[in-house]
Amino acid sequence: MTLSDEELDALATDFIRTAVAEDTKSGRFDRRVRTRFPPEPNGYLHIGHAKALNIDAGIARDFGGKFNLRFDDTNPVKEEEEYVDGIVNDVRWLGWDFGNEIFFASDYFEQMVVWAEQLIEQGDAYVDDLSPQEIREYRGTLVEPGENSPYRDRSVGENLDLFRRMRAGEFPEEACVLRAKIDMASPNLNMRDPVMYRILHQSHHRQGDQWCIYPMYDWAHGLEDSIERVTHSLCDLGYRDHRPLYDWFLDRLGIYHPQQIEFARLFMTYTVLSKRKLLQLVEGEHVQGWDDPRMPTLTGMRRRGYPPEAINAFCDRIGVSTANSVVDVALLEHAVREQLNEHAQRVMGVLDPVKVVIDSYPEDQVEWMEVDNHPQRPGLGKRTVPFSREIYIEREDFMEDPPRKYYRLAPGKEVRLMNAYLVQYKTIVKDEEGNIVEIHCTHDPNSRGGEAPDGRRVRGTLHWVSAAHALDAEVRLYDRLFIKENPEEAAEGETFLNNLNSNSLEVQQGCKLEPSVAEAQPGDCLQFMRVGYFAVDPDSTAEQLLFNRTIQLRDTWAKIQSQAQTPRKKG
RNA sequence: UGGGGCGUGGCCAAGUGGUAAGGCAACGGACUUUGAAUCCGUGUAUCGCACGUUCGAAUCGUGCCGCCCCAGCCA
Repeated sequence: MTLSDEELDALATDFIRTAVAEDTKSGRFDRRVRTRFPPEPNGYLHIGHAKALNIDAGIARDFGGKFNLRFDDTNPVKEEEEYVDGIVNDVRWLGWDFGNEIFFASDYFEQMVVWAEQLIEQGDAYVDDLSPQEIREYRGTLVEPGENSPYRDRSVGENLDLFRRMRAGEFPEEACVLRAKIDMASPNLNMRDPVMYRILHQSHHRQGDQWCIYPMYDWAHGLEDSIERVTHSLCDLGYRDHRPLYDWFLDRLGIYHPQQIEFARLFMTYTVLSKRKLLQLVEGEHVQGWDDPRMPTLTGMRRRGYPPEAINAFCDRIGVSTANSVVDVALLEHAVREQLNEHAQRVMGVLDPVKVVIDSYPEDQVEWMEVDNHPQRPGLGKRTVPFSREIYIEREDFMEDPPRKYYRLAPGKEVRLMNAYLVQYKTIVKDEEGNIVEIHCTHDPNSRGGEAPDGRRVRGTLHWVSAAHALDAEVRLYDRLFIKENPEEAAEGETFLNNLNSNSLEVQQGCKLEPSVAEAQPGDCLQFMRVGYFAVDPDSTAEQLLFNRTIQLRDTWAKIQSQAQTPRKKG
């Protein structure tokens, strides 16, 4: 697929795409586009990675190019197979096409050594015997230049011999390293003779014990990109200062040279996105694992019920720039609601049930009401829902002494039971503690389906579930994990862990769901009308239904009420 | 005090010399068998600040201020 210059111009929607379009038009890379996503398999992917993926893979897709999924597995001490599988799974879930070929940096180790020897022969690299501590001291500081290592001027022959012996396993860890010979006085610390290889007597998750020297990121990354003929190597702003080094290695080697371009990482309100902190949440058991629905990990969001389309739509909307910014989590939630509103089937479920007895309704009668699966999308079909004399409604849908503008059930009021009947309040029954046990109503038999026979206006419409047919379920209600917009903002001596929301998980037992819900499969996300979206948990069974609240519906009534309690200040 | 990057309404973000897109949020209203969705409407944005160049600057120049990143044998 070859794009015309006009088509390329149309794709130049942000600074990276503009650069890619220009390079393609100029023929710099033979009008070819190839990107890559290079995670290190040392943790699970999170929403920030979804942004990177959206840029990397999205550009390849839009420019008719190719996209490589490549594991940057150059550090055996931190990496595990478990993470490889998890990451592949997440990338697939988001829907990105990586051609079903998975690349591994470790597959290039042999070629990297050949190139390292080339650099040694050119006098561009040397084996340094300084200890880690000494290397740090020789490096200088931000404002002082570094000093040359006393081993910097070894002969090519000696360097080659030493490097080969490093590889052969003759030295213990930390005995020596291979370094690039650049400039110890460079104002860019990355250029002060960076380490290329360190000795690690560790077995690698894919290479086993074949290696005892492992390449450092700066040395390895450009080579990986070069081998894969990547055209544009996109990474986060943190690597901006590394680009001169990326270019230096490729130039010295005289090999195919991709273009590195950096963009800002994603930050979001009420969430933390650093691997270290996410790991702390898991290991400190502040959440129940990487896939806890409160986690910003892709596996967590999947369990929560967030559709992958929503995550990608979110990434499309936040844009790409080089400014550090904090995106409002409400934007993500908006994308989730938008997707779910369009696609989620509607059902009725009562989270906090209170029984309603319709005195006027025949005792043993059951009517199966025909109901739309999605009122705005008739194409999604219909189902039947049983109605009977005793039903459950939401406890908060009845008030003995309601405030103004409350148009749910209350003394003297008539409401509509969605798709069933109009009912009128009669009386209530309380237990000794004063809790409402039953609400008694009468129905208008001429209102079957919920239509008022005389056209009278009935404002309130409630969801309900027939008591005799109700399915019991446990529903987990999730709220944001942190109470502060910026979780890092902690008092003296405190950390982000002090900003954890102690009410981020509320388990609700004894919820009552309409029987059709039994057919839902793990992962399915349904709208419980008037309440929110709920996803079937992977642990859910026919005996114990388990739902995770994905997200609430917008709740204008709740907003009105909270405003009534705390009036907004007027200036 | 070194180097790199960034500063456009509450939050993102277009715009690259011709007189400030769009989305989210917020706030009104219409409609409504989801107080949802949908629809309509609402913002005097000192374009970080100050000088300067120009007929004209968010866009160019100079100076200043603020924020972020870099001193791993991590990526």
